[in-house]
Amino acid sequence: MSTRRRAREPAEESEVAGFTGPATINDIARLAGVSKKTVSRVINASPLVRAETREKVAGLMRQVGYVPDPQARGLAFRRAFLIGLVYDNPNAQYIVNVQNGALDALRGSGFELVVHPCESRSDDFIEGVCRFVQRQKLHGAILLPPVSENEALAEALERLDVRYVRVGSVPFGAAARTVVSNDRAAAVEVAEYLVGLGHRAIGLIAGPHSHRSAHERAAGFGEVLARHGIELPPERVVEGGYTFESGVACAGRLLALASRPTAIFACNDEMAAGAYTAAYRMGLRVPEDVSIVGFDDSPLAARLWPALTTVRLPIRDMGRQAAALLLDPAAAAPAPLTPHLAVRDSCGPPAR
Amino acid sequence: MSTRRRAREPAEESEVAGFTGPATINDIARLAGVSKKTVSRVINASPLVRAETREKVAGLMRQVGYVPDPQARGLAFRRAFLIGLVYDNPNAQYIVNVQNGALDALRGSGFELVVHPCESRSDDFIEGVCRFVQRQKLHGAILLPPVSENEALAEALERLDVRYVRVGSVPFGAAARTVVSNDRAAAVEVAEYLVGLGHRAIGLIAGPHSHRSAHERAAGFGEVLARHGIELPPERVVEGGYTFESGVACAGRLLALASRPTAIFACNDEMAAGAYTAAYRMGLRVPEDVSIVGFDDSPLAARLWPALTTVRLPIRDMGRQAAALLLDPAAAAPAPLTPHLAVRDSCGPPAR
DNA sequence: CTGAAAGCGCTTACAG
DNA sequence: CTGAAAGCGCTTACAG
Repeated sequence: MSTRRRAREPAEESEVAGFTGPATINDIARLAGVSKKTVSRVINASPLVRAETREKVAGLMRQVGYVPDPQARGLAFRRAFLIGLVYDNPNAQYIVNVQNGALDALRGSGFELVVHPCESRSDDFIEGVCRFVQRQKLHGAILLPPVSENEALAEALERLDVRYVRVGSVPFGAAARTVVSNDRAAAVEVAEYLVGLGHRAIGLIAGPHSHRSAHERAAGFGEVLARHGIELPPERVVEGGYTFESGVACAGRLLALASRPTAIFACNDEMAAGAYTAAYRMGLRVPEDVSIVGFDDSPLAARLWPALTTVRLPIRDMGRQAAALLLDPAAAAPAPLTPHLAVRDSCGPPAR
Repeated sequence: MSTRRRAREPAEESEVAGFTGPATINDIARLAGVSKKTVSRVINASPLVRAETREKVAGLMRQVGYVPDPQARGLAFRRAFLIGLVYDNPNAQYIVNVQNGALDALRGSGFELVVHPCESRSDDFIEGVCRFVQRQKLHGAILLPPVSENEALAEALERLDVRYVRVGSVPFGAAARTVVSNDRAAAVEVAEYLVGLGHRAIGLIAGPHSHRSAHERAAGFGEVLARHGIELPPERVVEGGYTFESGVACAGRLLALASRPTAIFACNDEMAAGAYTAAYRMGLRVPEDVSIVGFDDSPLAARLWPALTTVRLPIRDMGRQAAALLLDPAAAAPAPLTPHLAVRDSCGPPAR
């Protein structure tokens, strides 16, 4: 072994004489005195290699700093070492959290993450996703809501025989291809909390009915109120679009009601922030005049004044689970994750 | 031509008899009655093809829905059709905006975007990035601040002969490899605005000195105050960490000063949000008691109450420029983008 | 348990 | 302007 000091650089350039540039399977084969096929077997952890041979080859690979070329492997395998992240979601923090979670699972696996935003309202978006997946010969795709809720897309991917995992608030299709957060249970927790504080006049800013999560959240919430015999009349339920602006508008309507609610559950943090603005514009204080709860625990939540009580969605965990499922389809479907309430400063007992 | 209806699926499966599955270069060559090399020339827009031949081949490719396999091309080219996005940045919106911008430029080019977060404080992060870039044979990498400011990384990539573009607030190294936003000019605008409102007692929450942007923003700001003969004594300048919490702490110190500033320039929105919280905790109103300006125009800014006046950074444009530069290194270096003030509701004239 | 041949879908280098 | 041969770095299918 050479004793000269090495610069702090990747050890791709072998110190073993005989070749320059990153080592290839041929270099390893020659060095080990075996065929490249045997090296290939070691790379792919085939059991059809004598232990002794395997160790010799593996040792050499380590020593030389050899890593198989993913591109060449992909070409031969007819499948790239790439995972696609397909989404149509305005919430940047959600995207980045999923990315980080997926990357957690991918680390060291040789797979990389390719991002693919799309327009699920556009007419040819399914075709676009299929083209992307097929052209890149993706190993699999992670579908985020609301794209994950699109049955037509799932069917199209099925036909193309590409692996995918759907992330959402309810299991759709095969459980093995789904990562679920139990939004309904979390909404139950929100309702129990508000009722426990003494609220009876409660307003709900629901999400857009095109999103499955909107149904889950509203359903869990309504369930509890009903159980407690608390009315949730139609005028106290308004549908927003998961956006800040819609939150301002919806809360404005709720707070202008003759029987003004003492608490509002906004089905995501964006709309909750809008509710703050609507309240402040009317000269109302949070939480003295109106308690507000959000959903997501986006970074926004902790930065509002007063800090927003909300539901913490384990988004990074979901990203991790999704990627893990793609790497090992044989793995058991993960149990649904239940998000929980993060109590901060936006709720109090009703004034009346 | 067949007249049967086609399902709304990508036209990868050719209707021309003779082969199944996505068409390959060989199929096109056979169909066109030319060699695969000629098809290759058409793919790569080589001038060494007779116009007639080119049109025949190109027409066939279109008709069949042929798209060259990026993996195979990559292997032969010894360079993947992938652009890496390397970052170490907690601001999700920043990342997603850059991603979207880069994707804008990449659309239709056949290149895809691979994300690679890293820990620039970690000891072996340069090695990690080099390994990533080299292993994937990336066509190029986009470096975001603060990673982009790391000279050692730039040198390492240089040695490996990989293309990269550095995104930042000041041009470092070769201009052709840099996408710059003129943060200094924007900070000048902020200062002029506050001075114009009549403020004289002004506080500055600077960014961490490890970030180049922190210097630029503070410098541009200080410059204007000096020009107007307005003092910026040391106690009115505090260094934050670009985080919400540091903003709370720094603003708390500024607002506790005997000669309390009537305006605060927080060098990013996160810290500005922290300044709101610090003010509110002390019972101060924004902007009546203290005006606050941020920087970035993150989604947070418009969601705070009152809506934050801040500097709108053209992040998506920068992502687009960076990717475009990577696709066409011959292109002229883009002119620095100057961000501008987005005036909202967080500033007013000083009370005194 | 191991290997020689052929192939994945494209390009380079060399001829003509 | 066009093509036959060899090769990119790996794997599959087939032998032994």
